[in-house]
Amino acid sequence: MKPKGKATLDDVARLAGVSSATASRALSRPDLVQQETREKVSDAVRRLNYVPGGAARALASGRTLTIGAMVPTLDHAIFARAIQAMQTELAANGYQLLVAAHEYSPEQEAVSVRALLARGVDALMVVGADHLEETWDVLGAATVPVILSWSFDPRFASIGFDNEAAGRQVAEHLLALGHRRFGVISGYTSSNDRARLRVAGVRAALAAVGLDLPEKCVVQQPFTLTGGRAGMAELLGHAEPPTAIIGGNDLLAVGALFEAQARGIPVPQAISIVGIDNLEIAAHVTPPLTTMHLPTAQLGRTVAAHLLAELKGVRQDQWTELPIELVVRSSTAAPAAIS
Amino acid sequence: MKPKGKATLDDVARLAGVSSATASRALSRPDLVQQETREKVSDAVRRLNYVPGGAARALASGRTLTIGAMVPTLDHAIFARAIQAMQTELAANGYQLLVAAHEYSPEQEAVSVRALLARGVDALMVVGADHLEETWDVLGAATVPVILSWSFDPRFASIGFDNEAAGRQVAEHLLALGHRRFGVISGYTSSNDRARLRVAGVRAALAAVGLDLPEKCVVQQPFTLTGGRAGMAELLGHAEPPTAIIGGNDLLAVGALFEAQARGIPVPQAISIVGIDNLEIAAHVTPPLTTMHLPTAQLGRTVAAHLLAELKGVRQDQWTELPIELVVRSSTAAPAAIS
DNA sequence: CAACTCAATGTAAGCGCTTTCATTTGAGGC
DNA sequence: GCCTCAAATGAAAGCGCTTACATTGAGTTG
Repeated sequence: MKPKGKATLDDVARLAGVSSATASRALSRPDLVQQETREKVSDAVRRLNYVPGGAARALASGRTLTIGAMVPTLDHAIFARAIQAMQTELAANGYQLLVAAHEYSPEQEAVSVRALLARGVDALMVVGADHLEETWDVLGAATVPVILSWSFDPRFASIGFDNEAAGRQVAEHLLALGHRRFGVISGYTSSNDRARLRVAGVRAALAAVGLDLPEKCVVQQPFTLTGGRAGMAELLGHAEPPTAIIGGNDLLAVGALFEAQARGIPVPQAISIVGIDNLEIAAHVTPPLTTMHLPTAQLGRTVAAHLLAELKGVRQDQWTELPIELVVRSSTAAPAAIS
Repeated sequence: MKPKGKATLDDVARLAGVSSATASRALSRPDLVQQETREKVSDAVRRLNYVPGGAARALASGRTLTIGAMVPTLDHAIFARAIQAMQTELAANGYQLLVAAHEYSPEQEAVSVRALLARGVDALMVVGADHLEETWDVLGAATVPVILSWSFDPRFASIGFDNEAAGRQVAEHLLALGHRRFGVISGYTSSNDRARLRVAGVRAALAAVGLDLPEKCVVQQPFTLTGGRAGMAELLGHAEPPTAIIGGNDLLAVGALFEAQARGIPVPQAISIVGIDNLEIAAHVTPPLTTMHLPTAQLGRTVAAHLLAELKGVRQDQWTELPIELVVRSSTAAPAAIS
């Protein structure tokens, strides 16, 4: 029943009374094989509990049916969701996902990208456009399609969001409401062009109306609720505290909101808060959070579709920008007249 | 510079002036090769931009340096965190993670487990103990180590939590506070033994003091804030609404909390709410949520360590239960006297 | 100095599939 | 009835590595 080592294609072929070539075809290109033969083979497969060996298959065919994804971490809803969507789309097309996370370490990223490529992937996605020279080199030398996500870079096909616009739009919303004193709680911006661009967007919007955003009004914190609270605490400590807080993402913004509430500061009456991402929680906190909606699941699906098409030989766009949109809820309002 | 096709080990060997065997050893078992030779080889590797081919390596060595993980979804903090921890641990040991998500479809799981095995993994983790017969068969026939996580099953090594105890303990906490009317907002329990066991734990605790938990007091909802709100809304609609709500996980519990607040029902004065998981948000909502702490990151690390050790030939425990702990915060209190 | 060790390297046999090319066979077409 | 052609199958050559085994030569030893 369980013949020591795993059954091989040859075993199947023997049992089915055909050549291994035919057995192979019966499995991968059934259309080339007569119905009767096909049945004999699948019968043998079942009897032997045969599972094809991916390694041999990959070696012989040059395809691994595996796609690599290099992300900062899975421990953020935003990436987890995108990867989840990507995985689903890929699985539906017979591909598997090989994931690696670098936890915001550029060096680790270089190592992992190499590992992904070495392990054999038919295509590779990386997040963002901040990478070590070394990483760019490895990506450039890759013989498989490579795609950048979340950000853009002319060197590779990119599918992402306009992070700068995200920052700009939330700032403009706040400006329109009459705010003039801003505080930004950003994630760490080193090796994170998304975070940097969002802050830049805010700066640009302020500059457009002649406002400056002093360095001390931009605090960097880990991408967590706790980070958001800490950032808020710091900004509130300023001599002239801001009337509007921009969170680099929803987690930071919600953290800021919680901190304000813990201090009895009414939002949005005393202070307005906006986020970026539109996580589920943004809609449910009190007051509901004004934020930028980024279609992250769609990003994952689009990346998968792009790669799948590319692997089929269909050349794809080099630059795909996904639409983002301001969602105005109740965490923003005009600043109190007293200020 | 870029010689048409990818460089192979033979190219490297030729350029380094050694045999391919030596080149191979220089890369995988450097200790077997003279320093000087080693340098010649790594020099050639650099010059050719050589990246070893995983497929050939896997085929020849029988190892893929890849570990598979089959999870319900990555789109829940709980799984994302565990997978993230696992990935980090594996990467540190030269392994990559091949993930598949079945989105709570048993059929999809069977397909994906097969795919993972076929793609070639050196070990495999699956979540939970609810699987199709077919899936159990495939797992049983696997020639690589298989481990169950989150739950336990005698058929395989398991690392998990006592989900029944989780439900029991939150219920006991509530009972001790004096509650007698309970409502449970569970996730879908079909194909989800974790969810089922938690509810069973609640039932057991109530039964121990002679209390019954009517079917209508257990509502099933998707694992989201929205689900929690909907579940809460339903329970509050009962003629004699519960004084204590048990969320199958923190998302559901927080959703319930938000719904209560939206209706102006004071928590915990009018109604107590508990969750299970101890997500970051549990500590930050107002009032902070009483919940069971489950060490999910530790779960991921432990699974990785177990598999890694097993692959090294070190036999591991068949049953590892990770400790869980009740974290009492402020969302629970004695029921109002009026009830 | 013959006999023996041991470290470093080379030789070559696969690993289990896919795929090209050749062969066989049966079905028309004339 | 013979020839052509297409469909189905088989034979065999790898794919690019790893690794058991063989070889070499320098260092030890008695």
